[in-house]
Amino acid sequence: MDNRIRILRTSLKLSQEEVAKLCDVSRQTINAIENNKYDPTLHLAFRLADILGVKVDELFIYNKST
Amino acid sequence: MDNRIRILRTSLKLSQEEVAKLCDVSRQTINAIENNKYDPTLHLAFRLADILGVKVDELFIYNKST
DNA sequence: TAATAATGTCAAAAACTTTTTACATTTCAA
DNA sequence: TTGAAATGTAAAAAGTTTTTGACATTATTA
Repeated sequence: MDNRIRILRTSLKLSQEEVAKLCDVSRQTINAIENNKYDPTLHLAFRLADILGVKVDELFIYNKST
Repeated sequence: MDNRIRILRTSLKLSQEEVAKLCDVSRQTINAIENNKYDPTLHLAFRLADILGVKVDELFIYNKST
């Protein structure tokens, strides 16, 4: 599962820490998800998409095979 | 987080068990998510949406407040 | 009605996500 | 080039999702 967090986040000039606060999760969580270390819960995915101004389906790129 | 799993699933004439098999999770997991017992992981949300023929953003209704 | 399929639910364990604390490395502006 | 901010990473603990097995209830259909 790929994602477009970094590109959207940086184009909004937000740090991982700022996004973390807006999502009410830790900075490490944002870092891990951005770097594809594990899948977030759906709830967090929605919060992230909301903050980054896109739909969940636009933020995460699902790969049917994995 | 509300969802439209049941209505889509039944309109496809699929049982919870059949959907579970297609998603490669247990029947109890499908039942719990359908009945809003807890949020799925994003990966499962994508598998479900895919099987039910909709986008994640169409399958789950995010409520900014919760 | 009786049998069968489908759904709801529970508890314990397994698996996974997230937090916390801490430190290393990279980036960027002064 | 130095200092500060941002990012990467790790390990243990906490929290949440998912599995498994089991049984009860509700729906469906013969």
